Amino acid sequence: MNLSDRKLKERKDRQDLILNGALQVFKSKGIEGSTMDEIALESGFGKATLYYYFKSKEEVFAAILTNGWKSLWDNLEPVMSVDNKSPRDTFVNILLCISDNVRSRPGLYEFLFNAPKKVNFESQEWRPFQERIYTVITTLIEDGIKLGEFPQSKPTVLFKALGGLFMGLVLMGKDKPVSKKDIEQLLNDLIPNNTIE
Amino acid sequence: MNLSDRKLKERKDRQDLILNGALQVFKSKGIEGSTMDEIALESGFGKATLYYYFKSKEEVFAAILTNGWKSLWDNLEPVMSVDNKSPRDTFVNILLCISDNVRSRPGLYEFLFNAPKKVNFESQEWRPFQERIYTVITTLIEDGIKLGEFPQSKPTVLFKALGGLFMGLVLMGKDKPVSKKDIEQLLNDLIPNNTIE
DNA sequence: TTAAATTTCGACTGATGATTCGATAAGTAT
DNA sequence: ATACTTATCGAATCATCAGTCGAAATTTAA
Repeated sequence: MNLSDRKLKERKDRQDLILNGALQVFKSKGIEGSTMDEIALESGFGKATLYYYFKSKEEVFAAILTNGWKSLWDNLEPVMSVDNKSPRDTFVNILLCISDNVRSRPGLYEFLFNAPKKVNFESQEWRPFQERIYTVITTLIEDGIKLGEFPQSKPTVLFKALGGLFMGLVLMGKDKPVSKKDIEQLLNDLIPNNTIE
Repeated sequence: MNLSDRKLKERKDRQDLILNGALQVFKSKGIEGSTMDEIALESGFGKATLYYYFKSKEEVFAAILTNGWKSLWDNLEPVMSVDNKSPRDTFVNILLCISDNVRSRPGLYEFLFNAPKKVNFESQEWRPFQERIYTVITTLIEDGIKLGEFPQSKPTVLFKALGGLFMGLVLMGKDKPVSKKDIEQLLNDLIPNNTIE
């Protein structure tokens, strides 16, 4: 007889508790600076129990990233695949969607966006999701440039600059909600509609 | 009788050798992931010798940052204090100057710009230099906005977006030299001169 | 040439922290 | 109730470094 559904769900819930605790500790102490003892304490389990649910510290770390990027992708996917709009409109909607996600899980996304740079771990199962998102956005920018809706710069460079804007948005979002108006304002400032003139 | 000038210079040279080796290792393994043994191997000294020149691993790290930010400041300072120009012109010149620095020490500046986020060390003697640079640039952007040379966004947000541009520049610079023309092109794309229209 | 100062280094120490062990407690089904 | 599976945990291991030691090599100055 296998584990019942309830059992499976409870197990998943406990894993989430551990992951949430780990995120707290990672954020305050940094990844290398965090110990499994602290994570155990923070999440309310014994240290050995962590190893019952996860093979290693690295797996805990990877699980946070994978869950995060996957859920961001799941929410973004439908927005991205609407294609009866101009790249610019899609771009605005993507920013709005990201902003919603960021607000719903305070602290998680700063971690998602920064943590991978800080560490040289082996497992990188989250990369595919991250890359899918980057690819779609890059394509979007390329299309926007072709259609003259974005500046005629190199896409890679423009992507970097817009990356800064993203970050500004993420950090801005921590304090106050970001409305569609705010985002359009920003885009109008930084990416003027230069089809005319 | 004190150490001769030659002796002092040789000592400084050896410190630089160690620092360069350390930078290599830090870049490839990350800061926490690097061991003093590796740094010793890479720089061609015995481990104990590192401790003859530096008190601790942290001091090695701090020395890299302090040297780097200080030398960037020293090069930037004269460019920044020319004030018979428009903020926009000064901004272009700053970017050019940074670009020169980046090209002259490949790899160093990615480290300077990213490493401080990765670590929670005590000593932060490099901060004053870093902050001086940030402050001047922020003021410059504020002035630019007042004079209508930059978009009328919040300075902090604009700073973030321009931060992305900086990074694009840094990474771009790795492949090919960046000319004054390139930079002006980028600025024209992203920060149109909207005094008229 | 020789004593003092400077520089070098491999081997040792001690602390820290990830991972494992072995025992115990719930929970479940018969 | 009783065997079997699942879950929990503190204590013991084991590896990895940062940092120290004490001896030796090299350089300098008399």
